[in-house]
Amino acid sequence: MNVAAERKVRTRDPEATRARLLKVATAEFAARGYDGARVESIARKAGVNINLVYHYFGSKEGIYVAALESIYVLIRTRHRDMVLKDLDPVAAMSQLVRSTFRMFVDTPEAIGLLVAENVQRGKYVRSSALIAGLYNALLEFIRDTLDRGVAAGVFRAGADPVELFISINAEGYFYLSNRYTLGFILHQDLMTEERLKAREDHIVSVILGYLRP
Amino acid sequence: MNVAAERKVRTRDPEATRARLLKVATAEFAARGYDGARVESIARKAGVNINLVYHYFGSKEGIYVAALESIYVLIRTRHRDMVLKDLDPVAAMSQLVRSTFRMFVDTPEAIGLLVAENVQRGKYVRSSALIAGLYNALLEFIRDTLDRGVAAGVFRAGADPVELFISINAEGYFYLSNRYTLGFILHQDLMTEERLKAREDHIVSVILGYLRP
DNA sequence: TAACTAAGTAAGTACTTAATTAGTTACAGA
DNA sequence: TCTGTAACTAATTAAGTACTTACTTAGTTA
Repeated sequence: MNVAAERKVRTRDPEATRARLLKVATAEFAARGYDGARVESIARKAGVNINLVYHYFGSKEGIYVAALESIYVLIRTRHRDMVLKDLDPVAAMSQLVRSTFRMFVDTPEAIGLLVAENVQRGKYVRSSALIAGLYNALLEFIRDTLDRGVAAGVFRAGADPVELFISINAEGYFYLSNRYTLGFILHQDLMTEERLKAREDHIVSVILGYLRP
Repeated sequence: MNVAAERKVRTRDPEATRARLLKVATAEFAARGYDGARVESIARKAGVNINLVYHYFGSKEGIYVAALESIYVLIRTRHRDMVLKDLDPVAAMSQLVRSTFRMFVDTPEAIGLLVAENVQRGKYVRSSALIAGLYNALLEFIRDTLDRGVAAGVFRAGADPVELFISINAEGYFYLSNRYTLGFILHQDLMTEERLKAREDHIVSVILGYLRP
């Protein structure tokens, strides 16, 4: 019996086809939103017949929810990769802020899908038990780091961990999600590497500046 | 000659019809995005025939651009109403932060249209010379306030006014634009008046905390 | 190797939606 | 009180668009 890895080149490869559809769909929904996305366009870009979208995912809604879940998992996995527990509170917070910003920069589909899902008023995210619990560990980490920092006398007392979590995300998300209108009214290109570096440093200054005792 | 206010009840009132269409369209585009919005739905909600959309605005694009411009003007007008020049730097900055947040809360169409336009990659905003210059005065005000605060010894030196402008908007915008997904992963309703008040106070703390010398 | 299942395709169907056409009606100005 | 024109409507059109149907082909297994 051959296992998958030992198989010869196959003219059919359901796992690869499904994965390709999901990847293309993620980009399509992120770039155009739910209503702007075209099922036919997803199939064409994945190089398969439109019916395979229905074969693997059931409906436009089905493949959209699959894309949304996969991007949430990807986002959270990137954070879990970091080992911040060992760092001192200031360094840990600083690294969390930087990695949050860089995650948004390096994964543009993340912002696109979050935008799309909020335009849909959270209609689909609500049905995902997986996503519901995804941020509990991160919030716990922020709470712990705040406590350690207060105990060490390097952070102000009374900062709310949930508000802080929102702020850390907000500072980078808004800059990137609104780069077109913002770039236009500010008369500058926000996406050069120098500009992104400056924003990253600014966000660290804001969060750590706020947290000073 | 009668002015509008003195006119008898009219069966036809082009200005009112146009204004009603624009208002309904603003809500529709804000709620559903460009692709999600339906021209027929705009006409129906305004209580007129669909052709009047084309009569007054030429196309779906036409009424969308009109809605976008009108919301930008509305946003900026609200800020201009405030007289902040006379306040001390800390009070002026604090008021700017609060009024920015409250403007987003009180004008939900603003966030909806900004989201929509960024999903469109700024395709339509770029053609508006009106919008291009709309923020210059506000940026100048932030620059002046920062300078006054540094001179008075109440603000840190070196804060960038453009970065600060982005942060002031980001902190409230993200909270509101992502309220559905954020509310879901944080297991709380973000839109109660108490919760909004807490967020407003937090944002003031972050911005003024960051600006401390 | 025949029977069976899953992967895949071509060509639709039913419906939606932006936009147009061909008119009718109210009203301002003469 | 005409009359030209802008305001307004009903009916229609052309181009999508999600989804389905009917079928073929590759790969698996009793």
